Order: sequence, then C-alpha cells, then structure tokens
Amino acid sequence: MVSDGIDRLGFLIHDVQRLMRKRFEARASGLGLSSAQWRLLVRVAKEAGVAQARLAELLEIEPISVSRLVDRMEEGGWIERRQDATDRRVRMIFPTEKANAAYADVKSLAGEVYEESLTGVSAEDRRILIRVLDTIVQNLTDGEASSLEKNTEGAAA
Amino acid sequence: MVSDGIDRLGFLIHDVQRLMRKRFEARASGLGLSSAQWRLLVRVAKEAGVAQARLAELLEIEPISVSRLVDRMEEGGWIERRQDATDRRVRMIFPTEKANAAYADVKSLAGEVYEESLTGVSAEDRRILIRVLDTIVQNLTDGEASSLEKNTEGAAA
DNA sequence: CATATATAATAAGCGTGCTTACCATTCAAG
DNA sequence: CTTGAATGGTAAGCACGCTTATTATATATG
Repeated sequence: MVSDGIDRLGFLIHDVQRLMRKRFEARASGLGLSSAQWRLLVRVAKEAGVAQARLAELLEIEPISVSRLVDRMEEGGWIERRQDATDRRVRMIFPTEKANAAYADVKSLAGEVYEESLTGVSAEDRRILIRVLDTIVQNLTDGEASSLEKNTEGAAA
Repeated sequence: MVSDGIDRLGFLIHDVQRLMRKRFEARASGLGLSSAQWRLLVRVAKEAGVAQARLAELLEIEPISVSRLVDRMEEGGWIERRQDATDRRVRMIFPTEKANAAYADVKSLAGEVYEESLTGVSAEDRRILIRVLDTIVQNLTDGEASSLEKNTEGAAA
C-alpha cells in the first residue's frame, strides 16, 4: 500500500521544486537573479527580440506574469524593452550586456544544483526520472496543449 | 551529451509541480481549498490541536507562512485557533466539521490527479520515480535537516 | 527576584504566479 | 472606410512563499 509512495507524489514534487529553487537562489544570489528571472533570461538569450506574448507561451505563464517579471528585470538591468516598428502593440525583449555576461555563470550554477540533487542516483535512474517527468508533463498538458513548443534545450528529442 | 536531459531537470520539476497544482486546484475548486491549504489540512486532520510552530516544521515552511495560511483557512471555516492553557504563546489548530467532511473527498481527488499524471508509466518506473525524488529531497535537505519528520501519509485512501 | 535568552506568533513588505478587467492597436468583414 | 473581433500589454488585487523585525510569553541564569 504505502510501499510505492505514489500517494506522496504531490508532496514530493512540491518539496523537490521548492528545495531546488531555494538552493539555486542561494547560489545565484550574488548575481541578483531569481530562478524565474533566470528561466526568462534563457529564452531571451536564445531569441533576442522575442515579444512578451511569445515569452508567455514559451514559459507557459500568463502574459501579465511576464509583464511584471520583465518590469523587475528591466529595473535590474538584465533586459531591455524596445518597440516593434511594424506592430506598435509589441514590446521586443533584448538581453543586456550584463545578462549575456552572466549567462554562462548561471548555467553552470544550475548544473551544480542538478548534480548535488542527484548525488547517489545512477545514470539509468536519472534517465528514467527525466523520461517519467516528461511523461507527466505531457499527461497534464492534454487538452490545453498545442502551444507546447517543447523545451528545446538542444535535445534532438 | 544533452541526450539525458539532466540539464532540463529544474525546468521539468518546475513544470510538473505547476501543472499538478493547477490540475488539483481545478478539481478541488468546488470545495474552496487550495493545494497549500489541503497540505496543511492533512496535517491538522491527523494531529488535531497541533501548534502552528509544529505545523511549520512539518510542512517545512516558515512560521509566518503558516500564520497567513491559517488566517485564510480560519476565514474559510476550515480550521479553528484555540489558546493553549499551559502556554499562552501557543495557538492550537483544530479542524472544523466542514474540514473533516471534506477530507476524504480531497484525498481521492489527489489520488485521481496522481493517476492521471502517471498514465502510461510502469509500476517499476513509478517506484524509481518516488525513490529518486526522495533521494533529491534528502540531498537538498543536508545541513538544515534534522527537522525532517518524514511525510508519513499512511494513506489508507 | 531580575535579567537575559529562547520561543510562538504576527506585521510589513517583496517576488512570482494567478484571474479579471481595461486600453491600444491590428486585422477581418461589410 | 467603418465597425467588430482578436491580439499585445498592463493594472488591480489575491494566494503563498520568503526575509527581517516586533510583541508576548516562557525559561534559564545570575
């Protein structure tokens, strides 16, 4: 019954997410980037000039959340809003020099946190973990899907 | 190198947590309970009269977060604060009748969400998932540990 | 007893997500 | 061209987590 612990899945995922975010932010606090800001920055670094609405799709959060996040990141000097010449509704987002300089650092910080998290976990179990998490995301994105563009971190997939 | 997708771990955990919470809250919205409130309720249901400080330990959140959460749950009629006779600093938390009545319902809702999440995942992979997540929690709780009392869900469900 | 320290709870204020509601602009029909 | 719907962005206000600071009470030490 309790042997599989599936009934704790929600608690576990919640705890893991909170702990990982906490540890990342402790590490990156010197840089002044939160994990939400880091997530956005990754997208902007790969696609400079992306519109806020598109960022909302990519990050799978609401446009208003992007708006506030971008507000704070603009204040922090991480990104820059520019008008789109052809569509005046659009704000195009560009990374600043500061952001580009921090990118590699933050990426390796994230890698460190992942490694610490997975200490003692075999390569095989890591693969299974990722595969199952991917499956869960797919299972829970049914219906509202379609906008899912895949977290193309490189992965051929 | 990216083949294992470990570099997406943070993104994945984040997405899974958000999607599971969202789905649970969509299901439970009729009851008026958020997932944070549900987590607290589980503890209170098992240990009526528990002090807020103890809840903070069990839930691994800060006392102030418990305070606010309890405020809203008291307003919602889910729990009740009572003074401790022997230590006037302490507020003991009790579930209301309404809470006890909703408990089973919400528990089965959570079970449904877990099942939907894991559709297509083998029993073996489920076991590995739980085991790895437990390991991550342990790895990331090092140092600040000790207060970890285990998520004894018992779950007869 | 008196004072210092520790503990339980709360207050203030912030970050990140949400819903709902609102402009400004663009585009599609008529 | 004009009207109406769709789209991009923001404002207001809420939930839930946090840090830092404050109040009330308990406890330990002189």
